[in-house]
Amino acid sequence: MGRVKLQIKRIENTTNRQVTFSKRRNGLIKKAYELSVLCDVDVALIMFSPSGRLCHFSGNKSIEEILKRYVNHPENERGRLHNQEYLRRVLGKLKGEADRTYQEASPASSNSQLEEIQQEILSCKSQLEDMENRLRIFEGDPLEITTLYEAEVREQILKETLRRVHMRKQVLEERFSSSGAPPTSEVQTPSTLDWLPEKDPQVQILNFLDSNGLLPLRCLHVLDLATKSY
Amino acid sequence: MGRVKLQIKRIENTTNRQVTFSKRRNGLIKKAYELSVLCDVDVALIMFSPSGRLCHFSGNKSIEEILKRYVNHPENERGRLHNQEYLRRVLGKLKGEADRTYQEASPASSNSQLEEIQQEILSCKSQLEDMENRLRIFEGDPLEITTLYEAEVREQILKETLRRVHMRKQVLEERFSSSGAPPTSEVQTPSTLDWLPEKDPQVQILNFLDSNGLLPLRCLHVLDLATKSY
DNA sequence: GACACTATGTATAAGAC
DNA sequence: TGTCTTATACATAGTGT
Repeated sequence: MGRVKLQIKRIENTTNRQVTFSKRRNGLIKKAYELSVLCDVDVALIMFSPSGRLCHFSGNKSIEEILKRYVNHPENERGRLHNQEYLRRVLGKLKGEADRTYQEASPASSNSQLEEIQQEILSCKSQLEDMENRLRIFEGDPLEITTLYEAEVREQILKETLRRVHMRKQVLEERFSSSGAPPTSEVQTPSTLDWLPEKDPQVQILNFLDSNGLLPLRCLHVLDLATKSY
Repeated sequence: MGRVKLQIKRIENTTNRQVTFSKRRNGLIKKAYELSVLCDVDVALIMFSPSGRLCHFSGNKSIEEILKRYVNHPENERGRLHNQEYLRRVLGKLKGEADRTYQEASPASSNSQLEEIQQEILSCKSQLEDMENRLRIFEGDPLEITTLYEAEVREQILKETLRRVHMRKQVLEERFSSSGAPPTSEVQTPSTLDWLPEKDPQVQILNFLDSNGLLPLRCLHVLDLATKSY
Protein backbone atom coordinates (compact mmCIF):
# COMPACT_ATOMS: atom_id res chain seq x y z
CA MET A 1 0.00 0.00 0.00
CA GLY A 2 1.55 3.22 -0.95
CA ARG A 3 3.68 4.37 -3.76
CA VAL A 4 5.68 1.18 -3.89
CA LYS A 5 5.22 -2.34 -2.78
CA LEU A 6 7.02 -2.83 0.49
CA GLN A 7 9.02 -5.94 1.20
CA ILE A 8 8.05 -7.45 4.50
CA LYS A 9 11.40 -7.32 6.17
CA ARG A 10 12.92 -5.22 8.87
CA ILE A 11 13.24 -1.58 7.81
CA GLU A 12 16.86 -0.76 8.41
CA ASN A 13 16.61 3.02 8.38
CA THR A 14 15.76 3.96 11.93
CA THR A 15 13.74 7.06 11.19
CA ASN A 16 11.79 5.30 8.54
CA ARG A 17 11.15 2.37 10.82
CA GLN A 18 9.72 4.60 13.50
CA VAL A 19 7.55 6.52 11.07
CA THR A 20 6.21 3.31 9.65
CA PHE A 21 5.60 2.04 13.13
CA SER A 22 3.55 5.08 14.03
CA LYS A 23 1.44 4.81 10.93
CA ARG A 24 0.88 1.11 11.03
CA ARG A 25 0.34 1.05 14.75
CA ASN A 26 -2.61 3.36 14.31
CA GLY A 27 -3.91 1.29 11.45
CA LEU A 28 -3.60 -1.86 13.46
CA ILE A 29 -5.36 -0.38 16.45
CA LYS A 30 -8.12 0.87 14.22
CA LYS A 31 -8.57 -2.58 12.71
CA ALA A 32 -8.59 -4.17 16.11
CA TYR A 33 -11.16 -1.68 17.27
CA GLU A 34 -13.37 -2.30 14.26
CA LEU A 35 -13.15 -6.03 14.73
CA SER A 36 -14.07 -5.81 18.37
CA VAL A 37 -17.13 -3.67 17.60
CA LEU A 38 -18.33 -5.30 14.41
CA CYS A 39 -18.02 -8.83 15.69
CA ASP A 40 -18.57 -8.10 19.36
CA VAL A 41 -15.48 -9.96 20.46
CA ASP A 42 -12.75 -9.42 23.00
CA VAL A 43 -9.54 -8.20 21.45
CA ALA A 44 -6.31 -7.38 23.19
CA LEU A 45 -3.38 -5.88 21.34
CA ILE A 46 -0.02 -5.17 22.92
CA MET A 47 2.93 -3.59 21.16
CA PHE A 48 6.30 -2.30 22.18
CA SER A 49 7.52 0.50 19.96
CA PRO A 50 11.06 0.45 18.62
CA SER A 51 11.97 2.85 21.41
CA GLY A 52 10.54 0.47 23.96
CA ARG A 53 7.35 2.33 24.65
CA LEU A 54 4.25 0.31 25.35
CA CYS A 55 1.15 0.70 23.20
CA HIS A 56 -1.91 -1.33 23.63
CA PHE A 57 -5.55 -1.61 22.79
CA SER A 58 -8.47 -3.52 24.11
CA GLY A 59 -12.18 -3.38 23.49
CA ASN A 60 -14.76 -2.93 26.18
CA LYS A 61 -12.97 -5.06 28.69
CA SER A 62 -9.65 -4.10 30.13
CA ILE A 63 -6.52 -5.77 28.88
CA GLU A 64 -6.12 -7.41 32.22
CA GLU A 65 -9.49 -9.07 31.95
CA ILE A 66 -8.70 -10.38 28.52
CA LEU A 67 -5.30 -11.61 29.57
CA LYS A 68 -6.92 -13.37 32.45
CA ARG A 69 -9.35 -15.01 30.10
CA TYR A 70 -6.40 -15.94 27.94
CA VAL A 71 -4.32 -17.61 30.63
CA ASN A 72 -7.35 -19.44 31.94
CA HIS A 73 -8.40 -20.62 28.53
CA PRO A 74 -8.04 -24.37 28.17
CA GLU A 75 -7.32 -23.91 24.50
CA ASN A 76 -4.20 -22.07 25.51
CA GLU A 77 -1.97 -25.00 24.81
CA ARG A 78 -3.29 -25.42 21.35
CA GLY A 79 -3.01 -21.76 20.61
CA ARG A 80 0.14 -21.88 18.62
CA LEU A 81 -1.55 -24.05 16.10
CA HIS A 82 -3.39 -21.01 14.86
CA ASN A 83 -0.20 -19.47 13.60
CA GLN A 84 0.50 -22.69 11.82
CA GLU A 85 -2.92 -22.66 10.29
CA TYR A 86 -2.31 -19.16 9.09
CA LEU A 87 0.99 -20.25 7.66
CA ARG A 88 -0.61 -23.10 5.84
CA ARG A 89 -3.28 -20.87 4.44
CA VAL A 90 -0.84 -18.28 3.17
CA LEU A 91 1.33 -20.96 1.72
CA GLY A 92 -1.57 -22.58 -0.03
CA LYS A 93 -2.64 -19.29 -1.50
CA LEU A 94 0.87 -18.58 -2.63
CA LYS A 95 1.17 -21.88 -4.32
CA GLY A 96 -2.09 -21.40 -6.13
CA GLU A 97 -0.96 -18.02 -7.30
CA ALA A 98 2.37 -19.38 -8.46
CA ASP A 99 0.57 -22.06 -10.41
CA ARG A 100 -1.73 -19.56 -12.05
CA THR A 101 1.04 -17.22 -13.11
CA TYR A 102 3.02 -20.15 -14.28
CA GLN A 103 4.06 -18.49 -17.51
CA GLU A 104 5.40 -15.18 -16.39
CA ALA A 105 8.54 -15.32 -14.33
CA SER A 106 10.64 -18.31 -13.40
CA PRO A 107 8.14 -20.95 -12.43
CA ALA A 108 10.63 -23.70 -11.81
CA SER A 109 12.75 -21.76 -9.37
CA SER A 110 9.87 -20.35 -7.43
CA ASN A 111 8.24 -23.72 -7.24
CA SER A 112 11.35 -25.36 -5.89
CA GLN A 113 11.65 -22.55 -3.43
CA LEU A 114 8.12 -23.25 -2.37
CA GLU A 115 8.85 -26.92 -1.93
CA GLU A 116 11.86 -26.07 0.14
CA ILE A 117 9.88 -23.78 2.36
CA GLN A 118 7.13 -26.31 2.68
CA GLN A 119 9.68 -28.85 3.82
CA GLU A 120 11.00 -26.44 6.37
CA ILE A 121 7.53 -25.76 7.67
CA LEU A 122 6.77 -29.45 7.89
CA SER A 123 9.99 -29.99 9.76
CA CYS A 124 9.18 -27.14 12.09
CA LYS A 125 5.71 -28.48 12.66
CA SER A 126 6.85 -31.96 13.48
CA GLN A 127 9.38 -30.58 15.89
CA LEU A 128 6.68 -28.51 17.53
CA GLU A 129 4.49 -31.55 17.75
CA ASP A 130 7.26 -33.57 19.31
CA MET A 131 7.91 -30.90 21.88
CA GLU A 132 4.24 -30.60 22.61
CA ASN A 133 4.17 -34.28 23.35
CA ARG A 134 7.15 -34.02 25.62
CA LEU A 135 5.67 -31.05 27.41
CA ARG A 136 2.42 -32.88 27.88
CA ILE A 137 4.17 -35.28 30.21
CA PHE A 138 4.90 -32.45 32.57
CA GLU A 139 2.46 -29.67 31.88
CA GLY A 140 -0.44 -31.67 30.53
CA ASP A 141 -3.63 -32.24 32.41
CA PRO A 142 -3.41 -35.49 34.38
CA LEU A 143 -6.98 -36.19 33.40
CA GLU A 144 -5.66 -36.95 29.95
CA ILE A 145 -4.02 -40.01 31.40
CA THR A 146 -6.26 -42.97 30.80
CA THR A 147 -4.11 -45.96 31.58
CA LEU A 148 -2.27 -47.06 34.67
CA TYR A 149 0.79 -47.63 32.55
CA GLU A 150 1.02 -44.08 31.53
CA ALA A 151 0.32 -42.77 35.01
CA GLU A 152 3.07 -45.00 36.35
CA VAL A 153 5.48 -43.88 33.67
CA ARG A 154 4.79 -40.24 34.26
CA GLU A 155 5.13 -40.66 37.98
CA GLN A 156 8.48 -42.37 37.68
CA ILE A 157 9.83 -39.76 35.32
CA LEU A 158 8.72 -37.01 37.64
CA LYS A 159 10.17 -38.74 40.69
CA GLU A 160 13.47 -39.18 38.98
CA THR A 161 13.58 -35.59 37.77
CA LEU A 162 12.61 -34.41 41.21
CA ARG A 163 15.34 -36.45 42.79
CA ARG A 164 17.95 -34.93 40.52
CA VAL A 165 16.75 -31.39 41.09
CA HIS A 166 16.66 -31.99 44.81
CA MET A 167 20.25 -33.20 44.78
CA ARG A 168 21.25 -30.14 42.85
CA LYS A 169 19.49 -27.96 45.35
CA GLN A 170 21.38 -29.52 48.19
CA VAL A 171 24.65 -28.95 46.41
CA LEU A 172 23.76 -25.33 45.91
CA GLU A 173 22.70 -24.99 49.52
CA GLU A 174 26.00 -26.32 50.73
CA ARG A 175 27.88 -24.09 48.38
CA PHE A 176 26.06 -20.99 49.51
CA SER A 177 26.14 -21.73 53.20
CA SER A 178 29.84 -22.59 53.16
CA SER A 179 30.67 -19.43 51.26
CA GLY A 180 28.92 -17.36 53.88
CA ALA A 181 26.19 -16.16 51.60
CA PRO A 182 22.79 -15.68 53.19
CA PRO A 183 20.63 -18.79 52.84
CA THR A 184 17.99 -17.09 50.80
CA SER A 185 16.34 -20.24 49.64
CA GLU A 186 15.00 -21.93 52.72
CA VAL A 187 13.37 -18.79 53.93
CA GLN A 188 11.28 -18.55 50.79
CA THR A 189 10.47 -22.17 50.29
CA PRO A 190 6.77 -22.77 49.76
CA SER A 191 6.61 -24.71 53.00
CA THR A 192 7.07 -21.37 54.71
CA LEU A 193 4.56 -19.58 52.55
CA ASP A 194 1.88 -20.10 55.16
CA TRP A 195 1.70 -16.41 55.74
CA LEU A 196 0.08 -16.05 52.35
CA PRO A 197 -3.67 -15.50 52.32
CA GLU A 198 -3.99 -18.22 49.70
CA LYS A 199 -4.28 -21.72 51.06
CA ASP A 200 -4.48 -23.54 47.78
CA PRO A 201 -1.02 -24.99 47.28
CA GLN A 202 -1.19 -24.36 43.56
CA VAL A 203 -1.94 -20.73 44.08
CA GLN A 204 0.87 -20.64 46.59
CA ILE A 205 3.23 -21.93 43.98
CA LEU A 206 1.89 -19.47 41.52
CA ASN A 207 2.49 -16.64 43.91
CA PHE A 208 5.91 -17.98 44.66
CA LEU A 209 6.82 -18.06 41.01
CA ASP A 210 5.35 -14.70 40.44
CA SER A 211 7.14 -13.05 43.30
CA ASN A 212 10.39 -14.38 41.98
CA GLY A 213 9.64 -13.32 38.45
CA LEU A 214 10.88 -16.60 37.18
CA LEU A 215 8.28 -18.38 35.13
CA PRO A 216 4.93 -16.97 35.99
CA LEU A 217 2.61 -16.56 33.06
CA ARG A 218 3.46 -19.60 31.11
CA CYS A 219 2.64 -21.71 34.14
CA LEU A 220 -0.58 -20.02 35.07
CA HIS A 221 -2.79 -22.13 32.93
CA VAL A 222 -1.23 -25.31 34.17
CA LEU A 223 -2.06 -24.42 37.70
CA ASP A 224 -5.51 -23.34 36.71
CA LEU A 225 -6.13 -26.62 35.00
CA ALA A 226 -5.05 -28.32 38.16
CA THR A 227 -7.55 -26.53 40.33
CA LYS A 228 -10.28 -27.28 37.86
CA SER A 229 -9.39 -30.90 37.45
CA TYR A 230 -9.62 -32.03 41.01
CA MET B 1 -13.61 -1.71 2.06
CA GLY B 2 -15.80 -3.66 -0.14
CA ARG B 3 -18.86 -3.05 -2.13
CA VAL B 4 -20.39 -0.74 0.39
CA LYS B 5 -19.24 1.35 3.26
CA LEU B 6 -19.72 -0.56 6.47
CA GLN B 7 -20.91 1.16 9.60
CA ILE B 8 -18.72 0.34 12.53
CA LYS B 9 -21.33 -1.16 14.78
CA ARG B 10 -22.15 -4.64 15.90
CA ILE B 11 -23.26 -6.83 12.98
CA GLU B 12 -26.54 -8.25 14.10
CA ASN B 13 -26.80 -11.12 11.64
CA THR B 14 -24.95 -13.97 13.29
CA THR B 15 -23.70 -15.67 10.16
CA ASN B 16 -22.52 -12.42 8.73
CA ARG B 17 -20.81 -11.55 11.95
CA GLN B 18 -18.87 -14.78 11.97
CA VAL B 19 -17.89 -14.50 8.33
CA THR B 20 -16.67 -10.99 8.89
CA PHE B 21 -14.78 -12.13 11.95
CA SER B 22 -12.98 -14.80 10.00
CA LYS B 23 -11.97 -12.41 7.28
CA ARG B 24 -10.93 -9.55 9.48
CA ARG B 25 -9.18 -11.77 11.96
CA ASN B 26 -6.89 -12.97 9.22
CA GLY B 27 -6.33 -9.45 8.03
CA LEU B 28 -5.55 -8.28 11.53
CA ILE B 29 -3.10 -11.08 12.14
CA LYS B 30 -1.39 -10.32 8.88
CA LYS B 31 -1.09 -6.67 9.76
CA ALA B 32 0.23 -7.50 13.18
CA TYR B 33 2.75 -9.80 11.64
CA GLU B 34 3.88 -7.19 9.13
CA LEU B 35 4.26 -4.60 11.84
CA SER B 36 6.31 -6.92 13.99
CA VAL B 37 8.67 -7.70 11.13
CA LEU B 38 8.90 -4.31 9.46
CA CYS B 39 9.47 -2.41 12.66
CA ASP B 40 11.13 -5.18 14.62
CA VAL B 41 8.82 -4.83 17.56
CA ASP B 42 7.08 -7.19 19.92
CA VAL B 43 3.42 -7.58 19.13
CA ALA B 44 0.91 -9.73 20.93
CA LEU B 45 -2.63 -10.09 19.70
CA ILE B 46 -5.33 -12.04 21.47
CA MET B 47 -8.87 -12.51 20.24
CA PHE B 48 -11.85 -14.55 21.28
CA SER B 49 -14.07 -15.45 18.37
CA PRO B 50 -17.84 -14.99 18.65
CA SER B 51 -18.04 -18.69 19.40
CA GLY B 52 -15.55 -18.32 22.22
CA ARG B 53 -12.57 -19.75 20.45
CA LEU B 54 -9.20 -18.31 21.21
CA CYS B 55 -7.04 -16.88 18.42
CA HIS B 56 -3.78 -15.25 18.99
CA PHE B 57 -0.67 -14.04 17.31
CA SER B 58 2.74 -13.00 18.47
CA GLY B 59 5.93 -12.16 16.66
CA ASN B 60 9.24 -13.74 17.36
CA LYS B 61 8.73 -13.98 21.07
CA SER B 62 6.06 -16.09 22.60
CA ILE B 63 2.90 -14.48 23.83
CA GLU B 64 3.86 -15.35 27.34
CA GLU B 65 7.10 -13.45 27.05
CA ILE B 66 5.35 -10.40 25.70
CA LEU B 67 2.67 -10.56 28.34
CA LYS B 68 5.35 -10.80 30.94
CA ARG B 69 7.03 -7.75 29.50
CA TYR B 70 3.66 -6.05 29.53
CA VAL B 71 2.88 -6.94 33.10
CA ASN B 72 6.26 -5.79 34.28
CA HIS B 73 6.17 -2.61 32.27
CA PRO B 74 6.12 0.49 34.48
CA GLU B 75 4.04 2.31 31.89
CA ASN B 76 1.35 -0.24 32.48
CA GLU B 77 -0.79 2.05 34.57
CA ARG B 78 -0.95 4.77 32.01
CA GLY B 79 -1.97 2.37 29.34
CA ARG B 80 -5.57 3.19 28.82
CA LEU B 81 -4.74 6.73 27.89
CA HIS B 82 -3.62 5.44 24.53
CA ASN B 83 -7.10 4.41 23.61
CA GLN B 84 -8.35 7.86 24.40
CA GLU B 85 -5.66 9.42 22.28
CA TYR B 86 -6.68 7.20 19.45
CA LEU B 87 -10.30 8.15 19.81
CA ARG B 88 -9.40 11.82 19.76
CA ARG B 89 -7.34 11.36 16.64
CA VAL B 90 -10.13 9.52 14.86
CA LEU B 91 -12.60 12.19 15.82
CA GLY B 92 -10.28 14.82 14.45
CA LYS B 93 -9.90 13.01 11.19
CA LEU B 94 -13.65 12.60 10.91
CA LYS B 95 -13.94 16.33 10.30
CA GLY B 96 -12.00 16.35 7.08
CA GLU B 97 -13.37 13.76 4.78
CA ALA B 98 -11.77 13.13 1.45
CA ASP B 99 -12.58 10.72 -1.31
CA ARG B 100 -10.19 8.95 -3.55
CA THR B 101 -10.99 6.51 -6.25
CA TYR B 102 -8.24 4.70 -7.96
CA GLN B 103 -7.81 1.21 -9.07
CA GLU B 104 -5.30 -0.75 -11.01
CA ALA B 105 -4.37 -4.37 -10.89
CA SER B 106 -0.94 -5.71 -11.51
CA PRO B 107 0.53 -9.14 -10.97
CA ALA B 108 2.10 -9.15 -7.55
CA SER B 109 5.58 -10.47 -7.35
CA SER B 110 5.42 -13.46 -5.10
CA ASN B 111 8.93 -12.86 -3.90
CA SER B 112 7.82 -10.64 -1.08
CA GLN B 113 5.33 -13.25 -0.05
CA LEU B 114 8.08 -15.76 -0.04
CA GLU B 115 9.99 -13.58 2.34
CA GLU B 116 6.88 -13.23 4.40
CA ILE B 117 6.66 -16.95 4.75
CA GLN B 118 10.29 -17.21 5.55
CA GLN B 119 9.64 -14.79 8.37
CA GLU B 120 6.84 -17.04 9.53
CA ILE B 121 9.25 -19.88 9.67
CA LEU B 122 11.52 -17.79 11.82
CA SER B 123 8.58 -17.14 14.09
CA CYS B 124 7.90 -20.85 14.17
CA LYS B 125 11.45 -21.48 15.17
CA SER B 126 11.29 -19.02 17.98
CA GLN B 127 8.21 -20.79 19.24
CA LEU B 128 10.33 -23.89 19.31
CA GLU B 129 12.81 -21.97 21.38
CA ASP B 130 10.13 -21.02 23.82
CA MET B 131 9.07 -24.61 24.20
CA GLU B 132 12.64 -25.61 24.71
CA ASN B 133 12.81 -23.18 27.57
CA ARG B 134 9.70 -24.65 29.12
CA LEU B 135 11.01 -28.16 28.65
CA ARG B 136 14.27 -27.24 30.31
CA ILE B 137 12.43 -26.94 33.59
CA PHE B 138 11.61 -30.60 33.44
CA GLU B 139 14.11 -32.23 31.16
CA GLY B 140 17.03 -29.89 31.50
CA ASP B 141 20.25 -30.79 33.18
CA PRO B 142 20.07 -29.85 36.87
CA LEU B 143 23.66 -28.70 36.62
CA GLU B 144 22.35 -25.75 34.64
CA ILE B 145 20.65 -24.52 37.79
CA THR B 146 22.86 -21.93 39.38
CA THR B 147 20.66 -20.30 42.00
CA LEU B 148 18.79 -21.68 44.94
CA TYR B 149 15.74 -19.82 43.78
CA GLU B 150 15.57 -21.68 40.57
CA ALA B 151 16.26 -25.01 42.20
CA GLU B 152 13.47 -24.32 44.65
CA VAL B 153 11.09 -23.29 41.91
CA ARG B 154 11.81 -26.33 39.83
CA GLU B 155 11.46 -28.59 42.80
CA GLN B 156 8.09 -27.15 43.73
CA ILE B 157 6.79 -27.41 40.19
CA LEU B 158 7.89 -30.99 40.00
CA LYS B 159 6.42 -31.83 43.38
CA GLU B 160 3.11 -30.33 42.40
CA THR B 161 3.04 -32.08 39.06
CA LEU B 162 3.98 -35.32 40.75
CA ARG B 163 1.21 -34.88 43.28
CA ARG B 164 -1.37 -34.42 40.56
CA VAL B 165 -0.16 -37.38 38.55
CA HIS B 166 -0.10 -39.50 41.67
CA MET B 167 -3.67 -38.59 42.47
CA ARG B 168 -4.67 -39.46 38.96
CA LYS B 169 -2.91 -42.78 39.26
CA GLN B 170 -4.81 -43.60 42.41
CA VAL B 171 -8.08 -42.78 40.71
CA LEU B 172 -7.19 -45.05 37.85
CA GLU B 173 -6.13 -47.81 40.22
CA GLU B 174 -9.43 -47.66 42.02
CA ARG B 175 -11.31 -47.66 38.78
CA PHE B 176 -9.51 -50.71 37.45
CA SER B 177 -9.61 -52.72 40.66
CA SER B 178 -13.30 -52.06 41.21
CA SER B 179 -14.14 -53.01 37.64
CA GLY B 180 -12.40 -56.32 38.08
CA ALA B 181 -9.75 -55.60 35.49
CA PRO B 182 -6.36 -57.16 36.10
CA PRO B 183 -4.06 -54.82 38.04
CA THR B 184 -1.51 -54.61 35.30
CA SER B 185 0.20 -51.58 36.66
CA GLU B 186 1.67 -52.59 39.97
CA VAL B 187 3.26 -55.64 38.50
CA GLN B 188 5.28 -53.60 36.07
CA THR B 189 6.14 -50.72 38.29
CA PRO B 190 9.84 -49.88 38.27
CA SER B 191 10.12 -51.05 41.85
CA THR B 192 9.63 -54.57 40.55
CA LEU B 193 12.02 -54.22 37.69
CA ASP B 194 14.80 -55.93 39.59
CA TRP B 195 14.95 -58.69 37.06
CA LEU B 196 16.42 -56.25 34.60
CA PRO B 197 20.14 -56.56 33.93
CA GLU B 198 20.53 -52.81 34.36
CA LYS B 199 21.04 -51.58 37.89
CA ASP B 200 21.12 -47.90 37.16
CA PRO B 201 17.66 -46.69 38.13
CA GLN B 202 17.58 -44.28 35.26
CA VAL B 203 18.31 -46.97 32.76
CA GLN B 204 15.70 -49.09 34.48
CA ILE B 205 13.15 -46.40 33.93
CA LEU B 206 14.27 -46.10 30.38
CA ASN B 207 13.85 -49.76 29.82
CA PHE B 208 10.53 -49.68 31.52
CA LEU B 209 9.33 -46.97 29.21
CA ASP B 210 10.74 -48.74 26.24
CA SER B 211 9.16 -52.06 27.04
CA ASN B 212 5.82 -50.38 27.38
CA GLY B 213 6.26 -48.45 24.19
CA LEU B 214 4.89 -45.34 25.75
CA LEU B 215 7.30 -42.45 25.58
CA PRO B 216 10.68 -43.95 25.24
CA LEU B 217 12.87 -42.36 22.64
CA ARG B 218 11.99 -38.80 23.30
CA CYS B 219 13.16 -39.23 26.87
CA LEU B 220 16.44 -40.90 26.10
CA HIS B 221 18.52 -37.79 26.17
CA VAL B 222 17.16 -36.80 29.54
CA LEU B 223 18.26 -40.00 31.08
CA ASP B 224 21.54 -39.71 29.30
CA LEU B 225 22.08 -36.31 30.77
CA ALA B 226 21.23 -37.67 34.17
CA THR B 227 23.80 -40.40 34.06
CA LYS B 228 26.39 -37.93 32.94
CA SER B 229 25.56 -35.34 35.55
CA TYR B 230 25.92 -37.30 38.71
C1' DG C 1 7.91 12.90 16.09
C1' DA C 2 3.05 14.95 13.93
C1' DC C 3 0.11 16.36 9.86
C1' DA C 4 -1.19 16.69 4.91
C1' DC C 5 -1.23 14.98 0.34
C1' DT C 6 -1.63 11.60 -3.32
C1' DA C 7 -0.60 7.47 -5.95
C1' DT C 8 -0.84 2.83 -5.13
C1' DG C 9 -1.16 -1.54 -2.94
C1' DT C 10 -4.41 -4.05 0.20
C1' DA C 11 -8.29 -5.50 2.65
C1' DT C 12 -12.71 -6.75 2.41
C1' DA C 13 -18.23 -6.70 1.58
C1' DA C 14 -21.10 -9.17 -1.31
C1' DG C 15 -22.21 -12.86 -3.82
C1' DA C 16 -21.80 -17.45 -5.67
C1' DC C 17 -19.86 -22.10 -5.01
C1' DT D 1 -17.40 -22.98 7.77
C1' DG D 2 -13.57 -22.19 3.44
C1' DT D 3 -12.78 -20.35 -1.09
C1' DC D 4 -12.91 -17.61 -5.19
C1' DT D 5 -14.19 -13.37 -7.59
C1' DT D 6 -15.02 -8.55 -8.17
C1' DA D 7 -15.88 -3.87 -7.04
C1' DT D 8 -14.90 -0.67 -3.81
C1' DA D 9 -13.24 1.29 0.42
C1' DC D 10 -9.04 1.80 3.06
C1' DA D 11 -4.29 1.98 4.48
C1' DT D 12 -0.11 3.59 3.67
C1' DA D 13 4.90 4.72 1.27
C1' DG D 14 6.94 8.47 -0.23
C1' DT D 15 7.13 13.23 -0.03
C1' DG D 16 6.93 17.89 1.79
C1' DT D 17 5.92 21.08 6.01
